[in-house]
Amino acid sequence: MSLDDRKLEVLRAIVEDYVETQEPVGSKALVDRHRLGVSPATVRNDMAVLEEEGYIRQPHTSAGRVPTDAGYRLFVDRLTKIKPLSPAERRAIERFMVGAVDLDDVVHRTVRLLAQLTRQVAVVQYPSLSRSAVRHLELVPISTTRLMLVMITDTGRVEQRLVEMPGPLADGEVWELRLRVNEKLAGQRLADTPPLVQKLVEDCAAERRAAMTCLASVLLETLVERSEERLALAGTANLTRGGVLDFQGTLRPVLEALEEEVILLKLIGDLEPRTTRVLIGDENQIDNLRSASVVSSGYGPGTTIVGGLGVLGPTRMDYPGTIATVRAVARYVGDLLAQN
Amino acid sequence: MSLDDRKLEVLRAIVEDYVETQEPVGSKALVDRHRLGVSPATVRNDMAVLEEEGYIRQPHTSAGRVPTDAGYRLFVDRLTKIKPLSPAERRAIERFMVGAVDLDDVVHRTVRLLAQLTRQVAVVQYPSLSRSAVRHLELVPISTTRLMLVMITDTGRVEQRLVEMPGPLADGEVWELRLRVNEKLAGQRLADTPPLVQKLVEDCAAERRAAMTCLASVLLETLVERSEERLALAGTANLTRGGVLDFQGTLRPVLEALEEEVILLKLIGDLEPRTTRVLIGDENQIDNLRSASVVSSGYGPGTTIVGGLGVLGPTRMDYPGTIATVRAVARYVGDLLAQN
DNA sequence: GACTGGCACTCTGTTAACGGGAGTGCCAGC
DNA sequence: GCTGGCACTCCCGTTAACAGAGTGCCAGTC
Repeated sequence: MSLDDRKLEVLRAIVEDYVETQEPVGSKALVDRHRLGVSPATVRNDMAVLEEEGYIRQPHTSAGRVPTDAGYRLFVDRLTKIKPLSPAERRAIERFMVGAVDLDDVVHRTVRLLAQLTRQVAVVQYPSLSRSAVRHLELVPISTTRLMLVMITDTGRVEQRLVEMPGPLADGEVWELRLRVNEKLAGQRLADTPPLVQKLVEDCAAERRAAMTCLASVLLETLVERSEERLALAGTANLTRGGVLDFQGTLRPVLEALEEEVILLKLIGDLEPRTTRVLIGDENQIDNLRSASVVSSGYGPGTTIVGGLGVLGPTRMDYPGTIATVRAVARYVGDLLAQN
Repeated sequence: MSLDDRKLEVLRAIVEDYVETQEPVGSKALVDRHRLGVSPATVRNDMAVLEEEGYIRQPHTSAGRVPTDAGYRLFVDRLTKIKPLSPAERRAIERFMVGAVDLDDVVHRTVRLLAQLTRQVAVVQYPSLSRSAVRHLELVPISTTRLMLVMITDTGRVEQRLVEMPGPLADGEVWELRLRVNEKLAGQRLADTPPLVQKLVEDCAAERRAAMTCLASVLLETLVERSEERLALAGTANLTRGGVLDFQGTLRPVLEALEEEVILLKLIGDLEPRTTRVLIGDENQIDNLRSASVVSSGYGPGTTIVGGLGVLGPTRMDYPGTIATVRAVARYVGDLLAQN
């Protein structure tokens, strides 16, 4: 049986009321608050159907109805018009972000901004290295056998790494290495570098071969493996709004999940350009986050994506508002990055 | 009236039992669990005195006793023998920290280690810039009017900052600036740099004056103002152990406080060398953290301090164990830093 | 003088009973 | 297809009773 317009309207009303009041909503209250034009009894019939189809459920017999994950899904997919941001919100974004001095600063401001506007937990991924290009590599001698490798990318990220050399290096040698490495790698996308690094070693004069090999292995590690991704997090205190009710009694699993970078990356990673993704409840595939939803979006200059950002909150969240905010912030950050 | 040995023994027993069970402890239970050699009635008399002196209190008439902040204070100051770390813990530290590749890595590992060992929230401050010395400054051209300033310190920190130049720079000029800046500042403690930077501008040839002024102002900002301090945090999920009881009903104020860098810095800042500081309850002066205690310690190579680290938990915490762990980790990290 | 056993008292936390309230499902009628 | 009415269910807050734990005090003992 397909759902007619009124039933959808009833579902929307239930979601909206439940999000607002956090209490199961009954047929009477529904007709009082929304102009549905029918009686409670009729609404009850509709509710029975909606329940049968799995969009809403009753916490217990003779309680009001609560949306299920499927209900929210339907709501988000078919019943939501994107709420334009209020001028106040637009201004808040401007005011918050203006004057950011570097990437770190941008990321931190963004994550706080998101947390504040949505009143949820916010996550921002630093521009992904694999999607960046090398701008410059610097080698700084720390001792006779140690170098600090500093990599600057076109997205503004700066990664450093200590390199232990096989033997002492003369000043000129560091210089030479620095030159060669930059020659070969500067301007290249990080994803394309591994073969180039390989080549670098092969083309190297024999007397510097050992040092270069060493440097190359650290380069590869830095470029592709460890710390590929960095994250910023803010607004965990927002989890406590609305009591602990939202997360089936305890915040613990949620807080635990938030400490795992891998999990967070999974939540806000793999995004498509120019879309905002919504994962509702179970959809996020993470046990600890059964009763959480994630709204995320990729950001980057133009239509490319260099990283993801998003917010996490109870499934019972204001989807239209949150989606609008996340999208707006993602755009704003993208534009900011484009300017550099 | 001064407290005789047995009364102190009673206080110790109360603290230990309460920390373990999280329930008010009564006279009967006390004599059962500890060999005090006297009857419950006698213990009750002692308790009455301890209560009068403000070291313990009753949640309600006819409930057991609970230590007050003052009670914990006395316990920590006079009744605690530092518990040596178990071999298992020593091994855990080794295993956890071995293979750290750079400062970021060290800090992250440390904070997770601390959280795991103490089962509390852990905070680690990056080596403070003001206590570090400049090792090297690098200027990387980003566009004709933009430079990326990268500063590497002797504690391994790398700070970057974008510099907007007043006008286009020739290649040679960047080189020149880089040279001069390093000449003057490399090897200097950051705290001593402001007058040197000033000098740098004054000594500068007229045609480079504008550029140098610009660079200098960013340098000063980077060196002394913004982002002077960085922090890592872990283990917030541990706040939920022991129910929400520990923090008078809600985690919210605690989570809020943990998001404020300034607050955290206050908690683990200003430490004396080679000591472990304990702030109990109110002592931390922060409203949101009334019922939290902080155990912190400075770390650094040798007896110098370059940063602080510590853990935060309910006043009802295992002080001897926590103190021992924090101290051991601080030493370990200090030694690690000394090696570089 | 310090310690102890005994005893009356207080307070908590749990359980059970109860009634009001909210909400439902169903049915007969419009 | 919608509606009003009605019986039923379940929750939640209140109240009462009660067992348990712990106390303070007092009189007695070493």
